[in-house]
Amino acid sequence: MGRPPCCDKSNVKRGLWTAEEDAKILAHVSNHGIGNWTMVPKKAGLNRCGKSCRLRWTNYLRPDLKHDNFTPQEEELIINLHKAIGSRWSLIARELPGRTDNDVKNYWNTKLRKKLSKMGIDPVTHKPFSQMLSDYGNINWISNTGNQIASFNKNLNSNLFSKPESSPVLTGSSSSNNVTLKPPIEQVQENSFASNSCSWELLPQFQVTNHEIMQQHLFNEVSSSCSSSSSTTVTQLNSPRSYTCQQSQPPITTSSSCLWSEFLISDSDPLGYSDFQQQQQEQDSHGVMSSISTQNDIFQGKFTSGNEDFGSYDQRGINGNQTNNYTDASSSSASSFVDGILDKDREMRSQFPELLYPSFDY
DNA sequence: AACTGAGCCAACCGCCGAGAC
DNA sequence: AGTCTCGGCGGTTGGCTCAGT
Repeated sequence: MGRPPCCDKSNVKRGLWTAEEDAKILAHVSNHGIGNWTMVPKKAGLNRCGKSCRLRWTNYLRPDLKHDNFTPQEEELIINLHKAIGSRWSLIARELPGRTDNDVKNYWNTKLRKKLSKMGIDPVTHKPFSQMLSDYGNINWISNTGNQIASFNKNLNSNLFSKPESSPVLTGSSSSNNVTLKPPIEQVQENSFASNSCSWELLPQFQVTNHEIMQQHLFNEVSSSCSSSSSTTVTQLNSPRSYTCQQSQPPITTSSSCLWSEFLISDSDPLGYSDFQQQQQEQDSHGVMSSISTQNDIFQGKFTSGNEDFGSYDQRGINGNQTNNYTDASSSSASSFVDGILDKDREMRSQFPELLYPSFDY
């Protein structure tokens, strides 16, 4: 019946590791490589749980780890990624070579969260506290208007949580490349706000929902449209823990296939602030972005900026180091899944400056 | 010098999906 | 088919350090 237990939990050492124990793990890994952690304590002569050994290795002993302070660039990337994908520390850490999810998580909890709070920005929603209060005021208003909130919820559900075939968010053929994303905000305007002037006051609250739904949509669509969507990463992204607005949706299939997880672990310049800022400036100078069409590109694993197509991806890390073997030789100008999210976020802001909450320089 | 509280971070906890048995 | 472990994940905690009193 099942496997035998990996270790006697009550009889193993716990707590801080000694230099001698570290040396044993290092010696074992150098001789036998990584794998089968349950056997490591026995083979290495350690009175530790295998899981504990694995954690010690991955969080501290790995030779590729950086133990110095986080750079401002890393800091900014963490903030932006947290804003885009929330507390997916392992995903964020993959964009920061030499950093572990534990490092990033600790740095966030001890430094960045406080830093944002001091700047008047809510570290959870990345919105200014002033707007949080404003939203709170609107929510109070909503709670006092039972009929209108019922109507609002009904419209919201029918507009945003319907099946993709009838979804107002995604219009057109869901099985072709002609899928067109309509900004949800626009849909709601058409379907419910247009005939109800009072409903505009619901916008701030809707924007919060909208932001979450857009993230959820992105992950659902990208993961479901990729040929290899069975990875743990995808599962984690769609896990019910992650979002409060979970709705089961049949996957939308597109004609393109991709390994979307490649975007997460690859990035020629994940920071890419020079390029990123340059692109942003170009976007600004070109006026409104083609948000509607490019949203679809995200779903297909393609990111465009103006006429520039980031359809293929380099695989180097933050320092230009090769971080994995997923190399696309056709790569000319690189981007990543995470960068794509950030791009789209900024595009949305530039297209709907008066509707979406403002962006902040951290 | 002794105490206290904050900051920090390594390690643990508990959950989950995948897969072994 | 059911039970269990493994590996991975995010959340939490224990204990160390250090500045302030």
